[in-house]
Amino acid sequence: MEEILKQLNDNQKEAVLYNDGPSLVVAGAGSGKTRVLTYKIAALLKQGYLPYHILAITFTNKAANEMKNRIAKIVGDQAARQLWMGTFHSTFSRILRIEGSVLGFTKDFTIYDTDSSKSKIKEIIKELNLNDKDYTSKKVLARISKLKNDLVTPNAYDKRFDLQETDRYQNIPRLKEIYRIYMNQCHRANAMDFDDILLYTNILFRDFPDILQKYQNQFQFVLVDEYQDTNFSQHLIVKKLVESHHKLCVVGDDAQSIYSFRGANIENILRFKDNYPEYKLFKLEQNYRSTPNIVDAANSLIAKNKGQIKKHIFSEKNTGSKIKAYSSFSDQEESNIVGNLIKQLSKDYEFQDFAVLYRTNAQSRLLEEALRKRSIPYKIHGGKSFYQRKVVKDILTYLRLIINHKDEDAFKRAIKYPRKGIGDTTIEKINELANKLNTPYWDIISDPVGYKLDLGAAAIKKLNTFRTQIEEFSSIASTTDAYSLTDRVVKEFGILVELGKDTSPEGKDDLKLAEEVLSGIHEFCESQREEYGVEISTISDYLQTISLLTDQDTDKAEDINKVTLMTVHAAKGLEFKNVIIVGLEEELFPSDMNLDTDAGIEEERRLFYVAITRAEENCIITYAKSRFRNGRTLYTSPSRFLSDIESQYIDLPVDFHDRNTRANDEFDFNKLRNYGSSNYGFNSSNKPRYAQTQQSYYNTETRNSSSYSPSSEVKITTPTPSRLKKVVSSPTNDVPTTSTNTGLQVGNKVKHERFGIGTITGIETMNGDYKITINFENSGEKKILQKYTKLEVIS
DNA sequence: TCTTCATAGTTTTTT
DNA sequence: ACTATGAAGA
Repeated sequence: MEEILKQLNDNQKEAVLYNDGPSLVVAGAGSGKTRVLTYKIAALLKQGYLPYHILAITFTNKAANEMKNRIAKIVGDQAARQLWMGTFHSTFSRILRIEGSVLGFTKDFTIYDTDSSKSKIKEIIKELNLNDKDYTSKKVLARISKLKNDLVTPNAYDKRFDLQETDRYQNIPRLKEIYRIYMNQCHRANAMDFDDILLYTNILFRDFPDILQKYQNQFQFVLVDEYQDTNFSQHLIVKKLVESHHKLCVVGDDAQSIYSFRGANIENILRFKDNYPEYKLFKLEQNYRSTPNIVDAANSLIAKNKGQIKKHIFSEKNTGSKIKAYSSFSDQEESNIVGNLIKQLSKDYEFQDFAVLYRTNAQSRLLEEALRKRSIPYKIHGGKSFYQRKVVKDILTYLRLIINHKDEDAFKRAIKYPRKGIGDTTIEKINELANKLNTPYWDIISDPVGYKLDLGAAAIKKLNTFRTQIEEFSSIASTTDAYSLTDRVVKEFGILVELGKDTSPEGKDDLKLAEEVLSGIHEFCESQREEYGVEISTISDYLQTISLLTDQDTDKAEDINKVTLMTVHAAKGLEFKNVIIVGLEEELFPSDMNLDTDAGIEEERRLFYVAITRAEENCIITYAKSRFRNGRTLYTSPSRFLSDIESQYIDLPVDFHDRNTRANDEFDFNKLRNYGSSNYGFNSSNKPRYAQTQQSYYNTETRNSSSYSPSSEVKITTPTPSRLKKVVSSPTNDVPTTSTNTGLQVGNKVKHERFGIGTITGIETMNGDYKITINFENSGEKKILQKYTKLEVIS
């Protein structure tokens, strides 16, 4: 313990050692927050707290795992493994699986992702014959999400005339009905959406005091990271858990609150003392990450926001260079500038030292292109994750249905693919009856006669076959390991055959993807056995683990030493030596969705603050004067945030203060866009101003937080539906796959896409496949089936 | 019932 | 530019 404390500065030390009551640790960017949390937990363990009496809530699963590993190094694997550590969603879904029966859920309830929720909502809107112009599924889901996060249940909504007024004003007066039907149908399907996990936890704790007490006794100390990004629902869960002892430590930075669109309430941190008057406040103000210039630039920016916790973030490193801003004619030129800058700087840095940050995922396209052209390896993060890909979903759908027959979303998907001769008409009839009787689909098709299901004999027969098949799998699901069960599923339901039919390149990709699912499940089973000694991991175990995984949580070995491309939101908590922030334009950053309120602008400014403070050594900012968006070229002007940074910390482009920097119609920018990277064939005859630009580079809400009475704010934030991602690596770094069984020998050094480099220590045959034992440098020994695994032979 | 072709609307950020 | 929907044909 002594050694640990030596590694901390005085403020950090105090924060670590104070454990007698509630504390708020205001941790500026780069101030060693994770270190404090880690050591604090270690200190608690040394002070006699048992590991399973400590609950630590992190923002991502990845953060939880990293922290667990760090703690394991101090206190040992055994203790670290017993800690309760995870995101709000993973922690409380775990509890809901245990306790949910009192609320009418089984332990195998499904967690609907945003896509499933949206299609459910869409259906309801259709059934109610509402016009889908006003009632877009996105808008409605956003509204329902907000209500849930404010703990306004459908019953509560009935009494909230202020909220109803708001919705009338938004042209969605019948939200009331949609909300009620949606919740009812999810419940009927034994399913919860993301917000339900928190809402039902609150209901559980409110209506079942004995259960609440059980967990109050269990969690003798609670820690919450990124507290500035908690919403009302989360805040209240924590409040109830620590009600009797107030042994609570929250860590956060009000300047980095960037998730209000998800219901996060900055007030939770600003008004911590209202709920915990005896709290102690600790401030971590020394930044160990960035140069003083970057820290001061960020400080001067964030000073333009009102209502913050006072703090003076400082750095004692060497001053460092100024932030550099570059302007460009077009978004395309911007990408090329970024590519050239990285190329140039990469003489002194590794590729992994770079991150390119943008406001919206849509901006990644051109950047990818520019990097690819220059053979710069990159990884892109954000967009559609592995588990959202169609093929993956199709397979997982069957698993969902097998463990949860009531999952109506899975039922519909599974019955549609592969085709079974059961069409929309049949499903519609089942749906109608299910709604009329408020009975799950599965009950109805299990007894079509009893429920008077009006279908022909052929349809009933087909339904029966399908049902029996699923039920056969269900009966063995709890005793069969996930890998062999899924293997049978893809074969017996004809998924493999169906995928095999498509011989186009995309079709082949799909087949590969299906194999990746299998290999992923196999790895899951193996790792469960090795890490936890689990003999058989079931599909239920598997689904529970992946349902709350994001692509942030998975690190691939093949992704080392690449430039990172991601949104600013996704970059939260990360750091890079060189950070390039692109698209600093009005209506993009700040986003046009957030322009109309001061609160919106302030959140965008915090977002920019987060972006800048990711940088350790160099921070570069770019903006374009024209940008292709929504199928049109827009003329844009530089972001107001550029003027928020005091001039001594930033080099703005020479044309920045020109009167009319906004591009105008005198010039055809569409032509320019197509000229490529090198010289644009552009002679500065008619527009010297622009030539100069080129030269500059080429020459070198208030809420009552003590009760269920949420805000009545009018603005609706609309979260994005689904993200689009290609699981892409740049061509230069693609790992070739070895597809044949030949060529592997004991002693070979191989590279595995997830576990990295290892040596083969054994090969045995198994069911016509090869089971290879590999001792991985970083992840230890694993047994891997070759058929489903990409192995690259190194030596 | 299923496939295909054309058209329209669409893009903030994510557990 | 891309996907989701709708109509028409197989």
